[in-house]
Order: sequence, then structure tokens, then C-alpha cells
Amino acid sequence: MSEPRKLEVLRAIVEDYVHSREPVGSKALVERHHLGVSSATIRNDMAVLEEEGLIAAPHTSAGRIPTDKGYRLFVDRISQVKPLSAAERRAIHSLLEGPDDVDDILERTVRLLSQLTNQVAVVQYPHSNRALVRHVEFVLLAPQQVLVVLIADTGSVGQKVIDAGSDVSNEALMLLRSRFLGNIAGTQLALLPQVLPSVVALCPPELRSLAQTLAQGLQSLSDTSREERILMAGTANLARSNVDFPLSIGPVLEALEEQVVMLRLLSDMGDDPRGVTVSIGRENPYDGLAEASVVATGYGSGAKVGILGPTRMDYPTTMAAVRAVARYLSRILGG
Amino acid sequence: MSEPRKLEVLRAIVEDYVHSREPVGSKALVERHHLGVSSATIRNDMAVLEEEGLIAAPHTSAGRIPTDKGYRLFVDRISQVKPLSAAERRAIHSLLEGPDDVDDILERTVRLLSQLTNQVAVVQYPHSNRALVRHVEFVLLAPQQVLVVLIADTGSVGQKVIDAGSDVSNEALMLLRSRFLGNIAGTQLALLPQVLPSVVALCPPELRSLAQTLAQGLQSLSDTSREERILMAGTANLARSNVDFPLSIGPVLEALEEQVVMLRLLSDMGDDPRGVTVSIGRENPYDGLAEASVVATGYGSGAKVGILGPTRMDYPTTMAAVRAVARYLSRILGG
DNA sequence: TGTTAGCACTTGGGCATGTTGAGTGCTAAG
DNA sequence: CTTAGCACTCAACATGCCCAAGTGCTAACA
Repeated sequence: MSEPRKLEVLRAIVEDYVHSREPVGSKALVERHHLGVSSATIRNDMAVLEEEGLIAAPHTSAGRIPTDKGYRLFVDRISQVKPLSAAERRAIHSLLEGPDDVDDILERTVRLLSQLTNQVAVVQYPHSNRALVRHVEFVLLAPQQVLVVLIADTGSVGQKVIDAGSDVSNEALMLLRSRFLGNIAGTQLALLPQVLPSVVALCPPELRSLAQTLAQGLQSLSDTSREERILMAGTANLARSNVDFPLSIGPVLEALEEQVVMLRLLSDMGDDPRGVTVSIGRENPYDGLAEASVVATGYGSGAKVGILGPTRMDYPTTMAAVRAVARYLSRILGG
Repeated sequence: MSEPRKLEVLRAIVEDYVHSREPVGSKALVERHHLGVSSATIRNDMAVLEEEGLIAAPHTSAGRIPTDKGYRLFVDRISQVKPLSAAERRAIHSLLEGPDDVDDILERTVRLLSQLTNQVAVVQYPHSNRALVRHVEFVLLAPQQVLVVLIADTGSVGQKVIDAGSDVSNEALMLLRSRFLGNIAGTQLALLPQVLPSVVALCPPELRSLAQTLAQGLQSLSDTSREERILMAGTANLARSNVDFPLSIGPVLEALEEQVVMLRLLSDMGDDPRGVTVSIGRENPYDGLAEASVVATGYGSGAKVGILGPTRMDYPTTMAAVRAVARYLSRILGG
């Protein structure tokens, strides 16, 4: 059997199966795709593909369906990214309009992506390492509780309540605020860990310990507050795409709800800067996603966007949508 | 037939059905509950209940299941709130610990409530009308874009990007900031609509229009930013509770994703200050929730907490959990 | 050596049929 | 008003049958 035709057969199986959701047999294959050979030949090829673990038969007299490994080969070597339709391009373009909030943009992005792909869309808050400190505010909520607010020039706002351990006076807070502000305004968020200790050292000894606590708060805001959050949309698509097809959606919903799991998942996916990364079925580290695939890519300075859906999905189109959305996102947020 | 027994029969049907998920027949009823009469008598009672539209039979020779109307009567007149278990009380109590963020508290609350009830839990951000303005910040993001930040003394932070319409100088922003801050610091958020216009009037004429725009931004932050958001958890429970039982979860997920729908739903539910409100099946304004019930109540100064689940749910326990959680929430957030 | 036609074989799905058991409604008697 | 008894209904299950789709294999063929 010829190697190229074997791949062609695999490709046809994947495409038909994704489309029809039914095991595909040799005869149907030669009818739908004009491979120049008979069904018997296809059968031989299919036997080989099965031996190699690329496809499998649910039962003896049924057609074949792709395995995880089959999808992997399809994604890596066979499929070509499908260009987006004009309407889709337009929809993405319209994201450019409206000079809104980062939050707003992300929210619209994630909705758009879920509609484009008919899957669950996920986006991680952008990394803002290059952002500069714009403003710092300390607000006394209770005698021992201080709200720390860090505003970056990108428009992102981080906030956190910290426990001072002992009573705090408003005057002390004001003093420290101006100290901090004077010394770190304009500093890159990423540099805060290096700069903050020296600021603390400049504070009057009796406020040293409070300053230390506040500095810790600021630092944690700088590296974790935003990038560790995700936004998602389109969970209802899970139910729709599985009418008839029992991918048990319970575990998937659980995974989606655990931000930690999703963050882990996204960051574990390689960071190929120009292609999208695909994680198929059992390749996923989380058991609940054994029947799901994740298609994701980075945008801006390293955060991730992507979608999650059943392994049986239209990879070429999905990958195209994810890539396109990521590009526009980078452009808008000034990667 | 005696009126009290009729109600007792309805109660038994509801309880058995919620427990077993299967239509319940006359014979099983007399066995499980020691009503002092025979199954034939029960049959007569059931016929009456069916005539009144309180129960229905899926098909001729099956048992009966409660209708929406039946659940309504059950909730209104029959059921008694079940006391929580010691473990449950303890779990709620532990919410009191950790003097954290409002966001943190809400997030933990919603998780707890979903675990307690095995349903989807929803909480609306607290109303902060009584909160005072603590700080105002304007940040220039682009020549025509200003980030407006409003910090309240409760620790809540609102942010919004607004479009100035023309180029803005940093000096102008600084000036306006101190003007606004000087005049509205300490003001109740709820009073901003009345106070802001006079502040705008105090500004130099050439900055009047910019001031107006900023004031609008502040105002929208004061009334909408937070209370118009909801947090939820436990969507995976939807899938679990419907194994075997096809409540089509697609529409429900859609509703949950539309914050607008959920907000509307919650605020449409009466605000009985000490009881919980229940909306059953088709009583819900949203079609997708025709097979779902919402159990909710207010907390603090009027925001809502609640759960959403299949109409076939354990109302007494659920209502108890919602009520208890709302009480603690009020206490923590200083209703 | 690769391709093809033909054929026996497997098996899930659809269908018609029969059986069972839970549950009802009704009637007549207590 | 309650109860026992009984005829009736109907979903759920089981059984048997056939069909179509699909496979694997073998032998002939280019």
C-alpha cells in the first residue's frame, strides 16, 4: 500500500467521522471521496491503520473511528488550516472597535470565540509584566485590615485585603502610601520584587513591619492577581454537541470550574509562538478531560487563549479560529 | 376524603418522588408511610389531587409525579424547614474565619452553598449603597482614553475605561482628580448622582466637558459596577443530578451564562426579608428554566443568594441551607 | 507487488411478538 | 367514607428474526 494514500484514508476517516459522528466504513469512504481505488483496497489500508493504532472499530461489523493517536497524526501532518470565512473575519475585526476595558475586551473575545467554534472558549488574563506602576492606594477597612490597590498604566487594577496583625493608624497608612508611591511609580511591575525591599528599608523603623506587610501585598498583586484568572464562555455548547453522543459532561464542567486545573492545563501546553497547540483526549493531564481536546495558543506576552471540546471536533477550522482570535487579541492589547 | 390526609398524601408523594426519582404509586405509598388507610383509599385521594392539577401521571399505568402546582403547594403549606446538620453548621461557621476580600468571601460562599445543596449556587455582589467614596483615580491610558477607578471604604473597587472624545492632558486629569476627590471623598456612593453635577460645575470651563464625562463614568461605577455581577459555582451538579433524568441542561447552561438573565431572575423574585423565595418550573420567566426551580433570598442590603436546580429537588433542606448561608453572609458583610 | 472481485462471516439495529408487573379506575359491599 | 376485588392499561423487558453494513480472507489479475 502506498504511504500517501494511507494518510489520505486517515484524513478522509477523520473528516467524515467529525462530520457525521458515525463510524465510517470502507464503502462509504470510496463513494464520498474520489480516491481512485476500490473499497477492498481501502479495507486493506484500514487494517494497517488499525494495526498502527490510528483508528479503531467499536465492534466487529462497524466502521472505524479515529483514536487519539489518529487525531494527533491528523493534526500534526495532514490537516491544513482552513481559512476563515469573510463573516468570521468581520466578526473578529469588530472586536477592534470600542476602546474599552481589558475586561470588556476579554469578555467579548471569549464569547466570540465560543460562537465561532461552537465550543467552550477560555482566555487567560494577559500577562502584564511590562506594565508600569501607575498608582498605589491603601484603604483602611477595619483597625487591622488594609485594602491594597495597585493600578497599572495598562488599565489593569489589582486589589487585595491584607491583615496587618496589629492596629493601623490612618496617618501611618498615608505616610506609607506616599513613600511607596514616590518610589515605585513608573516602575515595571515585574521589577517590584527587587525594588520593594529598598522602599521598605527607607521607612521609619516603627512602621517597618507594616511596610513589609504592605510590600508583600503589592508584590503578590504584581505577579498573581490577574494572570492567574481565566474567563470562559460557551459552556452550553458542551450540552449541545453531545446530544446523541454521551461525552459525560460532568467531569468536564468540574474541570472548567476549577480555575487551577484550567490554568495548569493551559500553561502546560507548549508555547509555540506562531502555531496553536493541541492536546487530544488522554494526552490531557486531567482525567476528566479524557474525551476532550484543548486547542490553545499564546497571545500578547504569553497568556493563553483557547477552546475545549470533544476530541471529535473540526480541528482545522477550530485551529484557524483560535489563531485568528489570538492574533487580534495581541494586536489590540499591544503584545 | 379528609382534607388533612389529602395534603399528607401530596407530601408523601413529593418526598418519595424527590428521593427515588420515580413515579410513585398508591401501594408503595401506604407501605413507606404509615398512613392508616389502604391503597384503595389513597387511590381515591390521588384521583382528587390529579383533578386539582397537583399531581400527574406520565402514562396510564404509572405512578404519579408532582406538578409545578403540586410543588408550589408543598413548599407553601406543607413542608417544614429542615434543620441543618451539625457538620453543615460548622462548614458555614468556618466562613466567618479569614478576614478576607469581599470577592474571596463570596467565592467561598458560593462554593459552600453548591456543595451543601448539590445544586448550582449563585450569589449577587452585595449592594454597597451605604459605602463611602474612599478614593478616586484617573489614569491616562491613551491620548483619548481614561481609566476611572472608584474605591469604596468597604474595599470594593470599581474600574472602567472611558473615551474622552478628544485628547486629554495629564495635567488636566490631575487637576480634575483632586477636584473630584476633594468634593466627594466620604460621600455615600448612593448620593453621587446628586453630588457630582455640582462638582462638575466647579471645574474650570475649558475642562467642563471632560469633567462631565468623568462624572458619568464615576456614576455608572457607583450604581452598576458591582451589584450587577453574579458569581456561581457547582454547574457540574447539573450533569450529575440529571444522570438518568433528561432535564435538558443546554438551555439551563445558557441561562446561567447570561448574567443579565440571572440578574433579572433574582431581582424578580420577591424580597421577603426573612423567608426564602422559591420559583418553580414554569413560574420562571425564562423558558430555558421551565424544568428548573430557583430558591433564593436576600442578604445584606438587598442583594440575592440562591441556588438553581431541577424542580424535583429537596426543597426543605435546600431552603434551610440557602437561608442559613444568607444569614451568615449578612452577618459577615455587616448587613 | 499491489489491486480487485467475490464471498463467507459477524453483529448491531430494527421490528414484530409475547410476557410480566405495577398501577389505575370502578363497582359493590362493609 | 373506606375497603376488597377485579378487569384493564401500558411501559419495560425479553425473545426471536431478519437485514444491512461492514469486515477479513482468498484467489485471480495487471
